[in-house]
Amino acid sequence: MTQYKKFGGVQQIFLSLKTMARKNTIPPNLKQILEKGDQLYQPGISVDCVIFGFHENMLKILLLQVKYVNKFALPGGFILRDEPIEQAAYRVLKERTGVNNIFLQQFNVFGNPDRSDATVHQAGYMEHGVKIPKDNWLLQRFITVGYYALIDFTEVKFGDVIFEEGCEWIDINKLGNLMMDHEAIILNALETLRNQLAYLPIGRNLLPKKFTMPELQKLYETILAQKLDRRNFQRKMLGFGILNRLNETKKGGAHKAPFLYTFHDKKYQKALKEGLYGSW
Amino acid sequence: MTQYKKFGGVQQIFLSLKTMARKNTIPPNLKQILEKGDQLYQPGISVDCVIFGFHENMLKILLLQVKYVNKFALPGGFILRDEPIEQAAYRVLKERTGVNNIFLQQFNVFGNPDRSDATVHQAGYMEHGVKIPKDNWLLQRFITVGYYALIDFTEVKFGDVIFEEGCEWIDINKLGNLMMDHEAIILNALETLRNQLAYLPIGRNLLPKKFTMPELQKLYETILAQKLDRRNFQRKMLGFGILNRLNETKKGGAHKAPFLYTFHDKKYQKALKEGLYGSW
DNA sequence: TGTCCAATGCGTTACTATGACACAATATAA
DNA sequence: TTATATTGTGTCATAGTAACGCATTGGACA
Repeated sequence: MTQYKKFGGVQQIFLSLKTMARKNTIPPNLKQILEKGDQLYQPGISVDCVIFGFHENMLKILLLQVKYVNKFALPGGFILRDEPIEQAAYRVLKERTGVNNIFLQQFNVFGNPDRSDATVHQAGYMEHGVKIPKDNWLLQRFITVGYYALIDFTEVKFGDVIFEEGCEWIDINKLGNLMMDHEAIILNALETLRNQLAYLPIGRNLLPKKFTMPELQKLYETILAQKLDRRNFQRKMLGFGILNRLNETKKGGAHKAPFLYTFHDKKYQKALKEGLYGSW
Repeated sequence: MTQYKKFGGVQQIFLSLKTMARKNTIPPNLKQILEKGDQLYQPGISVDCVIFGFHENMLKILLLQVKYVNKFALPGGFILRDEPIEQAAYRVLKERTGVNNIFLQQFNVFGNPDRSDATVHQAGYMEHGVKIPKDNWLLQRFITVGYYALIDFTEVKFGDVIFEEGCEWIDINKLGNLMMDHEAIILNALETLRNQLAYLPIGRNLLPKKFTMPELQKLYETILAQKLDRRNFQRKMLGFGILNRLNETKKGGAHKAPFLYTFHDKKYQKALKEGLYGSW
C-alpha cells in the first residue's frame, strides 16, 4: 500500500487551531493549507467519515468538537492530488483512531451547492486574526464523499497523540449541534448501516474478538432500534454458520454465564462477499 | 425546479467533434470549454449516467459512440458551479433521452487517480489541430459520480435532435470497447441494480405504463440473468400489492392473451420509500 | 452454605413464505 | 376445426419465521 505524506485535512485545521490557540500564533500548517492547499489537494472535494463504535449498549460515533463555533464535526479531510479517495478515507481513520484495517464503506456523495459553509473556515482563521482571501480555494464549493466505518471500540486508544484534542464518542441518540450538513450525513450513514445489517455480517467489526450472543444481539437491537427475540436471534445467527462457539463462558455477570463466540474468519470473508442471503 | 444553462459536458464535446469534423473547424463550444470551463464548472468532478432500458427481452444501456477513438462512452457531463450534482445528472439525461422525471439513483463514486485519461481529450482536440495546454483543467484528474437511470425504452424518441449523433442502445451482454473505466462503472451499476431489484419495485421505470406479467418476468430474468418460475413469480409480484390488473388482455401474441397490468401509483410510491420487505 | 433469581441454552408449535409441479383455459396458426 | 404453445389458477411438501415453554446455571443474598 502506498504511503501518502501526511499533510492533514480540514479537521487537522481544527486540531491545529486548538493547539495554536494556546500559543496564540498562526500555525505554519494553516498558512500552508491556505496558500498551497490547492496544489497539494484535489480541489473542491473532501471525504467525511462516520465512524461507528459500540460501547455499553450504545451505538456511538466519533466526532470532533470544534470549539470556536461550538459545534461537532465529522472527521474528514482532503484528497491528495494522486491519492485514491478510499485511501484518503483510510488516512483519516488512521489519524483519528490509530487503527488500521478498518471496515470502510462508501455510501453517498453530498454535493449540494449550499452545503459548503465558508463561514466555518473563515471563523477558524479569524481566531488567529487571519482573513482568508475571497478567492481562496478553501472558500469555494466543496463536494464530500461519505464513508462509514465500523470499529471495535476497545481497540481505539484514547491515549494516542491524535486523540489529545477534540475527539469524542457521541451516542447516536444524543447528537448535539453539528456543522453544516453533517447531521444529514450521519443519518444517511445510519440508514445505510441498517440496510446492510440485513445481509452483511457486521458484528465482526464492531465487537471485540470474543463476544457473547447477548452482546451481539444488543448490537443488532441498538442499530435497528428494535427489540429482538433472544431465542430466534440466536438460531438465525448460528444458522449463518459464521460463528465459532468457544469452550469458554463469560463469567462475572450476575447470572448464568453465556458462551463466548468468535467469527469464523474464512466463512466470514465469504459472507462479506456474497451476502448472507443471496436468494434470487 | 431550477433551469440551468445548457453548456454541455464531456459528451457534448464528443458530439460537437463529430459535427465539426464535417466542417473541419474548431467549434467555439470546444474553445469555450477549454478556456472558460474551469470557471463555469466545478473542477475535477463529473457525473456519468448508466441509462438502462428494456427492449425485446434485452437489457440495454444508452452509450455514446466516440468515433475518433473508436470506443463507447457513458453519457456524462460536468457540474455547473452552483448546480446540485443530481441536477447535473438530470440535465444529462434530459439532453440524451428527451425524457424528464427519470428514475435516478446515485450508486458510487469513481476516483482513482489513474482513471483519468488525458489522452482522450487530447486526441479529440488534436482532430482539430488543437493541442490542449498541459496545465488546462481538462487534463487534470477527474472524479466522477455514477448515477444509474431506469427509463421506459418506448418513451425515448430517436428522432430528437439530441440523438442525431452517436447515441445507441447497446445490449448489456454485448458491450464493446469502452473508454477509460466506463466498463467497470457499468458493471458496478448492474450489480447495484440487481441488489435493489430484490426490494425496490423497479419494473415501473423500465416498462411501458401497461404491461403483461410475462413481460415483467422477462425483465426480472434478464436483469438477474436467471430463469424464474412463472407461477411463483406471479404469486410473489401480486403479493406485493402494487399491481393493478386491467380488464384488458394483450392480444396479438400467438397464444392465450395475457392480462395487462399497471402499477398502483400510491402503493408503488410507498413501496419505493419503504422497500418491499422491510423485515428487520 | 443454601436458597433465590434473572439470564442463558435448548426445544416446541403454529404460521407464512417459497420451490416444484399439475391441470384447465384460450388466442392464434395450420 | 384442430393443434399448440402460452397463460391463469391451484396444490403440496418444505424451509424459514414468530411466539413461547422449560430446564440450567452463576452470582447475590441471607
